Amino acid sequence: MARTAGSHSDITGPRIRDAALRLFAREGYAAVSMRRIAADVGLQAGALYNYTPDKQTLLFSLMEGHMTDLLAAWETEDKGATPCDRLRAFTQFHIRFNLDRADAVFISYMELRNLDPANFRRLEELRRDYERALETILSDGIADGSFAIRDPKIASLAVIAMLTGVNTWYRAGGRLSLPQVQEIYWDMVRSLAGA
Amino acid sequence: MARTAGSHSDITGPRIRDAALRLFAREGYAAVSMRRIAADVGLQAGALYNYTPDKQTLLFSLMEGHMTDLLAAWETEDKGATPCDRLRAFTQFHIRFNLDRADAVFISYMELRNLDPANFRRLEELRRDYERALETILSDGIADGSFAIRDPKIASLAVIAMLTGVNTWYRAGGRLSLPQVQEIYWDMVRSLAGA
DNA sequence: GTCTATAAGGTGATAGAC
DNA sequence: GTCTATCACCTTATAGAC
Repeated sequence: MARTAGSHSDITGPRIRDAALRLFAREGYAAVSMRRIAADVGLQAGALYNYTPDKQTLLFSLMEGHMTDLLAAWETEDKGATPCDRLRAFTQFHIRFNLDRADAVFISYMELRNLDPANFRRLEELRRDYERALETILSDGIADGSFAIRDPKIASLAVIAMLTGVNTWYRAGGRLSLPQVQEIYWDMVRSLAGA
Repeated sequence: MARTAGSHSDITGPRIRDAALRLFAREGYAAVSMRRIAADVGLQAGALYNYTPDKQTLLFSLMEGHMTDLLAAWETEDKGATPCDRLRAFTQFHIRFNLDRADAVFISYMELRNLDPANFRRLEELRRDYERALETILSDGIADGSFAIRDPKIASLAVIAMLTGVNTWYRAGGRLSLPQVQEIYWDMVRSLAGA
């Protein structure tokens, strides 16, 4: 495909981000060079620096973008009337949203150690916001008697770990469809919450 | 501490492995150089090659060693009479064993993508053996009526993901002691299994 | 906005002295 | 068994031509 010099600035940026996301997820931040990302997009390495000040900022912006997307999406979908409805919505939302962005999910907790300290703190903040969203649902359900949970903070971490684990094995076209997986996990989460 | 040339061959090997384990866990396989590992042990880089043929083999042997230790340890501890007893033992074993070897656990699923294809397959095999150990307990419990689980294969993956998640937040001296954490998770696993 | 060329330094692994 | 020295190559990032 022909490329006219200087005419694609608005699509080159996203193409660089897409390539970086895929390569970082597949091989790891430290193992992927700027030359490799550039080659994937059809550029020379130097051209990348028109779009990011450095490699670290590219990584961080991918991770931060994923987490803010996640938080915004859940805020939009959190519409249940009862704690039980909301927990069900959270379970199904988390599975679907994370499967749709497997590369970003993978990076967002595999590459934490490659972040500068300030960037790391920012990402931990966003992660905790998300955990707190679930914890609040669980606490509300304990308060109104719909859940039997001993420690809602630990339970929120346990549920998120369990749900995120789907990404490690689920493949479209496998034994179970996405709705079946969502249903099986909702069964388990409901039991775990004593609902 | 003084080091006499040629007199410590039997302790240098383990020291190299310890340093590599810690550095790989903290900064990632790709980000850690052989020079850095050598410096941590007080050697020059070339000396490492008396103990490993290459960097890849060093990584793999750390990961394989961890998984075979895990399988052997569970085989020794799997002594419960009923599925419910065995599930409780598994829950508490997994939490304790993994917390005791946080670096090895971290590496063993963060660095999978840095393994050669043959090494990757070998490690997946070991991981599946462990998952199957739990799945068998769950299936036995379904068969004798002590558990109410829809899909024992999925449930085994969910439980392992949930339990391994403890490693991401638990710190000795924090709000909860290890026995408290084990008790809280056993509560959740028991509910999830419908026991 | 992209290119080529380059700076300054790090990489895994090996050879041969001791 | 460890050292020093080295090979061949890769790394991030920048400068300046176009």
